[in-house]
Amino acid sequence: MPFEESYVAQDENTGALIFQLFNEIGIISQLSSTAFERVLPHGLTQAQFTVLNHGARMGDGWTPARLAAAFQVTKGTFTSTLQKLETKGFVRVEPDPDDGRSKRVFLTDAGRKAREDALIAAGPLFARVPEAITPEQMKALLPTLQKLRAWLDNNR
Amino acid sequence: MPFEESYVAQDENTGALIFQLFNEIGIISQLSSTAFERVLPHGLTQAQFTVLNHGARMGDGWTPARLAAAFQVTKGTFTSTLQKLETKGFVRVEPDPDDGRSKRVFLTDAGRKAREDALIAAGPLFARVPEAITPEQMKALLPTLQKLRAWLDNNR
DNA sequence: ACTATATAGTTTGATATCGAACGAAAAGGA
DNA sequence: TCCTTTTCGTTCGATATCAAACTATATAGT
Repeated sequence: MPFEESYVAQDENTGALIFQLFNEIGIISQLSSTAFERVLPHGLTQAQFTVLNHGARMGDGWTPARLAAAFQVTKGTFTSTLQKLETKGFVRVEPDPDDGRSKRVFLTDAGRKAREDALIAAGPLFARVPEAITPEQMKALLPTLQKLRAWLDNNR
Repeated sequence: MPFEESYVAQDENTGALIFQLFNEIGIISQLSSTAFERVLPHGLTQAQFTVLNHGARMGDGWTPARLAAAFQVTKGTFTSTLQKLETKGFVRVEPDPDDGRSKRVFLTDAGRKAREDALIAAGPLFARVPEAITPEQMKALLPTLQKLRAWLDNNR
């Protein structure tokens, strides 16, 4: 062999592996969000639920801009999501007293209740997931997925 | 502790784990397909590329119905995707001689070339993925993801 | 203090997708 | 053979999302 090939851009095999990996992830994403959305009450979409869930878990009063970034959607998309939630009476959006450009998003009591209803409705679905993979496998998966997510997020 | 709690429907913790898992997967799916679509040539969408790639790897002559099922999209969605590809001259769609309801999808030479162009264009992106996770980690991830995917697919 | 640049949120137009309804063709049952 | 049910592909209306343009406000540089 005339010269070192260690610096070849990529293993033929690795390319296929990457492909397969993102393909599986894409399909799981699609199937799981469809299944989840199907059981959600109050006509909630997954995007809307995510806002309620974030507010309940991380506290409310965040700006739309920060939330849009956290959920990986454009500001325009989030404006729309927020308007839907406001129409349903699940969030309240107030001007930020400290910054004339910003607003602040708060959950209403109805919003908190809607989130709880959603969790209850999703119970039977969630209860069945361990048929597919064990909690141990989930725990094993997470760190690698998080690293991949973080890298994609930093490099977009 | 008054009585055995082993039969509680689900560990409090497991619910959170499931949530986190699908959340990571959803975000990875979104970020990766956005990144991939950005580099695709010929105005190809990811959906369109997937059709070309399937044809090149698995052979062509499949019916739209089977392809739609394989890609997890509705028949209506796939009709649209196919029309885009036909307009670009990347596929040819012919009536099935054996079944009057069906059609058959074939790649054109231009379609095969477009797929190769896409692979070349995606090279630099793919080459960087190992910065995030090693091929070994990818191989470790795949079986579990495949099992999860298969279960979701069978239970929708 | 002025100007230029950056950021927040909205609006608009385009697009990918879905679910449901449809007509045509095939398969199955009586 | 006739009737019913399934399958195939298309169409239609609705929706979630994006990118880009826009206004208003804030920040930074000179």
